[in-house]
Amino acid sequence: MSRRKATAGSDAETRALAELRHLVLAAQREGNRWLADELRPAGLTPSQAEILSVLAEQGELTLAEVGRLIVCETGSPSRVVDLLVKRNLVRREPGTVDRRVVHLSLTAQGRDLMETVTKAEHALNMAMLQALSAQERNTLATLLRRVLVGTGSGEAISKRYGLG
Amino acid sequence: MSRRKATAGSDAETRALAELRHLVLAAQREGNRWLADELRPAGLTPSQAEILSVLAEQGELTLAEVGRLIVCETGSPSRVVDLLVKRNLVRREPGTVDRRVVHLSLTAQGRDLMETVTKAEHALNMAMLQALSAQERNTLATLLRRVLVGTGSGEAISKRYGLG
DNA sequence: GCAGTGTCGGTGACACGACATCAATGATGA
DNA sequence: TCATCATTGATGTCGTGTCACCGACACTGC
Repeated sequence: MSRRKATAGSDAETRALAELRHLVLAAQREGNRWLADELRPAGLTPSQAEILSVLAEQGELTLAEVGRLIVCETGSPSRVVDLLVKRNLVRREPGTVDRRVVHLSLTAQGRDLMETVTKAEHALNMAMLQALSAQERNTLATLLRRVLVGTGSGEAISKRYGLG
Repeated sequence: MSRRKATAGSDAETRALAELRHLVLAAQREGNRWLADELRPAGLTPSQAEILSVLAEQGELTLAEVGRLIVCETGSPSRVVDLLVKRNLVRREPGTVDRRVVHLSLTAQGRDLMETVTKAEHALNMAMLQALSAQERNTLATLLRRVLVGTGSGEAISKRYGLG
């Protein structure tokens, strides 16, 4: 047929693309639910665990830096951090040299929780390990990376995992 | 090392799995933002468009049926539908034979909007068409389907697209 | 110094997503 | 028939994601 590079597409093609969109959506939702289940006993949500994770990895960060590292949230994650501060898991101290910024770091209590967080992520990892071989996981990652080229989230991920 | 099949995994492996989780998350977020941008002029959100889509595809459905077909939302999407009814895009009539159920269908106004919805989905499709070849898209779909085996979302998708 | 520009963090508004609970109704079986 | 159980849909609550907006502050060039 006279199908060209990036034009409309047949009905079947549209359908396949819609399925693909839904598959991505579904994978995210299922993963999030799984993670939420694992984290619930610790009183944490996936988003909160994300924040704790980057702080555990990178040490002290400003709010904007955290916002750029985590995939979630376009703006700055002020409110999620608020909850963590209230629960004494994260310390927030105003910057002295640049007085706009806020420096975030884990408290001792927050560091203690990291073990639980790691264990929860492990549960999700197991599911993926069982479903896909190492090579398939690599293929999946490569394709998704390709889809995300040129997006902010893509940048965030390659900054966090790339060339690592 | 005495590393076995589906046990803990090395540090590098854990890192790779975390990246994979984030890639899925990022793909979903970026897609959703893209779709939201396209739908905003029409005053629709991606979730709302989802509901309109299934109703356009399948005709009249009950709330529970819609809930099972769409990937989103674990319970029943009462509230999203509420908004659509208020905006006169969806008709909601109580069931007569089973008086618990509620029958949903598109209004003429809702059907008119479908063109816009289709066009918005198209925009997202284009992005995927440009990033991946047909074969790569197929691979991606296959792998994601595998990850979703045994999950509710997986069921929903194969019910909607499977054996089609 | 100073005006214009951009960045940082916070907040209000709105809609979702997930969970728990509830009343109404239907289905089942003693 | 009647008690029990399951399903449907609605609702309250909480946290999140997104956008728009704001004030505070830093930086740049003049």
